Amino acid sequence: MPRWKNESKTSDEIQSIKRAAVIKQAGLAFSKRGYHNTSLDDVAKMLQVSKGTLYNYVKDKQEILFECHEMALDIGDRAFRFAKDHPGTGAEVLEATLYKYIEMLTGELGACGVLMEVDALRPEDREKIAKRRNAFEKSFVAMLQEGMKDGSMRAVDPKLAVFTFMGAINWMPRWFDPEGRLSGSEVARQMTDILLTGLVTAKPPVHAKPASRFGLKAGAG
Amino acid sequence: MPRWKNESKTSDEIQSIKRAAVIKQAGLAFSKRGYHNTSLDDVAKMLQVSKGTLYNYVKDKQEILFECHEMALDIGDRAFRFAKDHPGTGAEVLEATLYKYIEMLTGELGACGVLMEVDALRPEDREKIAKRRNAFEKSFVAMLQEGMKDGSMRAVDPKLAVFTFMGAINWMPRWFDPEGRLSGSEVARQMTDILLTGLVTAKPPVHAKPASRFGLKAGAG
Amino acid sequence: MPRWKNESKTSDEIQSIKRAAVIKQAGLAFSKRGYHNTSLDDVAKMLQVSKGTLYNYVKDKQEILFECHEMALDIGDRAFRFAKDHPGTGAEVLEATLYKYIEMLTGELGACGVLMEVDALRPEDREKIAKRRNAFEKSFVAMLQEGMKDGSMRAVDPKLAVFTFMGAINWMPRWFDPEGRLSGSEVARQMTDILLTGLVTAKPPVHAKPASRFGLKAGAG
Amino acid sequence: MPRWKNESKTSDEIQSIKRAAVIKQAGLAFSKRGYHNTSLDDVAKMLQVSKGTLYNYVKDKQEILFECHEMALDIGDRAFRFAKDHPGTGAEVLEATLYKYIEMLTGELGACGVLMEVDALRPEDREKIAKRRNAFEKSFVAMLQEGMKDGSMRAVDPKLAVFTFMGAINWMPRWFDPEGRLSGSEVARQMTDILLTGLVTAKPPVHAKPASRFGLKAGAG
DNA sequence: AATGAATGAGGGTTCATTCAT
DNA sequence: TATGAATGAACCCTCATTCAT
Repeated sequence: MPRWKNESKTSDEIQSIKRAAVIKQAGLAFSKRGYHNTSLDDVAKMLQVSKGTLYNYVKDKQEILFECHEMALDIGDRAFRFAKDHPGTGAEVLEATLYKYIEMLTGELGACGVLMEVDALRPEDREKIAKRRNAFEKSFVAMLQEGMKDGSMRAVDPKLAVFTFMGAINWMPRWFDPEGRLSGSEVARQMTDILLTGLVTAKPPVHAKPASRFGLKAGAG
Repeated sequence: MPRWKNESKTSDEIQSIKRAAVIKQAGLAFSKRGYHNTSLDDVAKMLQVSKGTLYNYVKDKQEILFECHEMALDIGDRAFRFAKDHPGTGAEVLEATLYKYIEMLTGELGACGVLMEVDALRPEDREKIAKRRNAFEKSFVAMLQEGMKDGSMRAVDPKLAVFTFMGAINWMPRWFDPEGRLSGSEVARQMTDILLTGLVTAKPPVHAKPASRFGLKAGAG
Repeated sequence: MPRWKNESKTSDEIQSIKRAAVIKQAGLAFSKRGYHNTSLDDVAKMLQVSKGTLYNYVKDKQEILFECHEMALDIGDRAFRFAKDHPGTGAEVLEATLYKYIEMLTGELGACGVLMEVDALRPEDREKIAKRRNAFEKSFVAMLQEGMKDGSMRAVDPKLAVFTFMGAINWMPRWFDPEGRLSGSEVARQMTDILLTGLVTAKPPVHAKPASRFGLKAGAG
Repeated sequence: MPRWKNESKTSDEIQSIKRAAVIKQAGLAFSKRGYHNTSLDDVAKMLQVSKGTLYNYVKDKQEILFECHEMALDIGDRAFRFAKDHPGTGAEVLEATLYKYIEMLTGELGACGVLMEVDALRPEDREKIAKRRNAFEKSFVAMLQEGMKDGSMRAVDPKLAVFTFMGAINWMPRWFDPEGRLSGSEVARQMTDILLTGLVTAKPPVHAKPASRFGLKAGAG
């Protein structure tokens, strides 16, 4: 007998609860140890279930990976929706989005949500994910551009900036520990701070200190 | 007949050139597609060589991975040495290091140099790499702390900041294209800018400032 | 569906029955054709099972080899225990042991039990096996010496004698046929006879028979 | 440059000298460590020659094995010829043959001469070797029968006896050390003693000694 | 639904063999 | 003839997937 959390639901609900549990647990492991370093046996063991059982809920391992990506992107979408509800300057919106995104990723639902493994996806899935991911990144780019237009952010290569953000975020599962020194919210706050402060005009970051020798000046991006 | 680049060298030199070619090509593939998504057959095909041939130059796939990690860390060391030769405030030194590191990673030698796959290493190798990587990150942390002490940087959680840097950098191989719109140096300059500007105190961010010694021109982003 | 002998047992019992079957079948093949001439595909085919299935029961091919050695040595131990229960002169004890050992090796359990392949063992296993085998041979040597001391055996180089015994026995799997002309017990009886008769005193070995032309003097061992 | 022993010979002679060296060295290694545990690289290294060079002298590894078997059987033939030149009772002739055979096998030429690996031979070679080996064993059997007929040996199953001899002899390469405590001749003498003393009459094998508990009666073979 | 056994494709590795120099 | 690099077949092993119970 497996050790799912039993709750009284219709069988369809149970089905999808279990399916979600599989995907979440797998995603957690995938993000921490990598897709290929995680066997379905590992996942099954974590769920105290036999490997065969997993196949009652998912078609195959690639589907799990696909769903994980979708989940991560769903979280992204939620972050964007959240931002839309809290309008402001481009910088403010971007900040809100990034913060929310990171916070959710560190939260219970999401800790498992970030994946770097794209090549293992089925080609058709890969395309879908790529499309969404591109859209996701484009939305960030648009926010940056908005910020530059409304003067709340200085000019930088927006694509490069987004790649930088994504990299920093994608790396999180490898070091973030929910039980660790910093809570998810704090991580979200500080990472947002680190990533955005340099780009936001409004706050003349610090007193008038001469620019570094490397010509790294705000607005010089 | 394989298609190695032929150059007239002593046989020992040729050996090590070929070995390096194997490692570099493999590393490139590993960083772009992932260690487990790259079979040695793939690598062999890229080198227009049969799979067995690879074994003339490396012991096994894990050794290749190990060497790739070492190469990446060597590059890190070189960045640190470079920084040591160019003293300044904490912020300046950190900036120099980051810039150099990223630039080298995008350069011919290093494009393949960033890897996230640690779990597939042999345990003893994993330990070595972990040790070096920790030292590497600690050096960054130390630079940050130095900067905070000397007032050239504002207070942030230094560990978190370094994780942020590392993530941004580790993600590069997935999007950086040596033939692309931005050269390695430009990427280095802009990423350094994005990552550090927010942390450096005292930039009246902008005015026109003369180019830094690193060819990094203000406003050129 | 595989063709294991089905018997109604608990699943754990079945597991270990199957494991034993794998080891026995493999051991049989190993002793008859050699370890390296027997692929796991061969073994699987004999068991009418696919190769992968074997890995449900054993860790790898080396483990099989190891278990085969252990089995053979276990048989040796049982022979020694048997002998201990039937005391007598050194010669009698040795005779009992050899007889029992050979008989068991030819029996159902043991036919597969004699192996010469030691180099293919994992180093740590090799050491274990070597230790046991040495102890095993030393016990034989001790029996011989006991016999010489109590006068029931004539003096020969005991080590050489034991090597001779071991060689004769180790060669058995190459020619012994359970369905053949001689039963295992008969083989045991006759080999023991051939090997020991010459060493047992009681037969005033030579009388005045002149030493052989080759300097081979009775009793001169 | 290889390190063959150079001697001034015609090129054909040199060829066959080198060929013999290859076979002998390989045979030595094969007997000690086993055919499959010995790579041609190993053999080449022992001869201080590159692997490719071996192929100037032999067609392939299987041919080497074949030649080793032939060599061992040649030695057997020489032992038989030697025996023919020294007539006597069946027991005496057998003793002479065994002694000579063992002695030669331990000698420089022959230490490598005993091989148990038959399955790795090419089928056609295997047949040839099997034929010769059978003839060889039959000659031994004939000697035994001769001895029984002329009363110089007691009755035992002659096939079984020969298998016993062969096993004891085939095992030698695994323990015999030319530099060891016992010389080849001594080993030959003592093994012959151990193996034959019990079979030679002259020693009224039995007296009224009660049969052992195991039904092992002298002369009952 | 859950299980555990069985399967087979995929990939790493070794090594006998070939071949250009 | 000698070499050392290259090759490819063979084999071990893992693991996602299937299936009978």
